[in-house]
Amino acid sequence: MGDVRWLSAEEQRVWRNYMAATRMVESCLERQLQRDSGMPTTYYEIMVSLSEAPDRTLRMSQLADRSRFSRSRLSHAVARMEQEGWVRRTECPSDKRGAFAVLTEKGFAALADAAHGHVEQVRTLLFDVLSGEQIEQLGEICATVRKAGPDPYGPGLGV
Amino acid sequence: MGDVRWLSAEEQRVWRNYMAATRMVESCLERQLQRDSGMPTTYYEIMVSLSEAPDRTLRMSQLADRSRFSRSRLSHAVARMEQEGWVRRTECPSDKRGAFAVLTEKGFAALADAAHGHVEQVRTLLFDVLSGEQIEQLGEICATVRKAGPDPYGPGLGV
DNA sequence: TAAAGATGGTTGAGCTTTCAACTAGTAGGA
DNA sequence: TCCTACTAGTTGAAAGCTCAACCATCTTTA
Repeated sequence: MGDVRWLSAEEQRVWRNYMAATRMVESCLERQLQRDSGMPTTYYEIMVSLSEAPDRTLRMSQLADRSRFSRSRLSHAVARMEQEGWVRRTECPSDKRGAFAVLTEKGFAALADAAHGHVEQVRTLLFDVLSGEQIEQLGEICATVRKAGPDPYGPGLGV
Repeated sequence: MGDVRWLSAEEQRVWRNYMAATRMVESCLERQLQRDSGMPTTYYEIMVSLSEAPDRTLRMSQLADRSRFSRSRLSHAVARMEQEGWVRRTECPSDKRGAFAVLTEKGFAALADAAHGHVEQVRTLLFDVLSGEQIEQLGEICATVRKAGPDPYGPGLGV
């Protein structure tokens, strides 16, 4: 642990604003979704992934990769969502270890319903307050950070 | 129903990059800190706030405001940190409902030790991959988003 | 073809977070 | 004074996440 490259005053200012802003956005979204639709953002994102897949169906492992969740986390979440009737599991005929997760009609309806408030919140918190130029800059910055990061940044994320 | 302002394709692209990037940064930091120093980022931030306060001491409510945690969350966290010997609670003489949280020597040492790897990680994930211009842009963007957010988050206390 | 290893997915324990309820102390009147 | 309303902080239960261990199945290889 030799010489540490500490943050400059300016970097520190940026970093604290970054933390405050991203946490604020995240927690507002979480709160809104939980309050208005009774689901955590986790479940929302899982259902978004499923809704975009052919037949609204994905293998558990693919679903884990797309949503960037650990397999364990996904497994727990899907179990819970199954109780709500939003998702259903089916066996995979070609690989008997495998399992499909399928978005039910009820799940799709819950997602469609939740989407309204969620998107509105995203707009209110982010897109409405930034200029077009800033939005473009933010997209570029995030793409860069994302690409530079460790490839599968979580455990159990095969790809 | 029909009057939802959905995201444009371009906005959607930015949003997904934003989510992926911020999640990646957050989860990498969490993992690194937990692995190398045996503490969640939550505790790290609480200790940072305390370390910057006079006498390394703050009222619970002030500490909650600065770290933007709910009182409940802070209360649980401090209880846990007390077990580790990182923090100690003392009574407030002027208001008998109140409580002070004090960062112990052991806590300060743990924080100082953890800081090395943490800062290095922040650099690696964010500052090293962005240009000076981008860093400036990011700071501006985050400050804007932060200020525009709902009250308890907006005007940050921790600078 | 049998053993060894890799993969898909689940499970349970332990920890953190949230939410609502609760205790105890303070402040402002009438 | 007493009554009400408010604030500081804690608590317990329920839920989610992480980690490591685990079973079952598939694949490789000798």
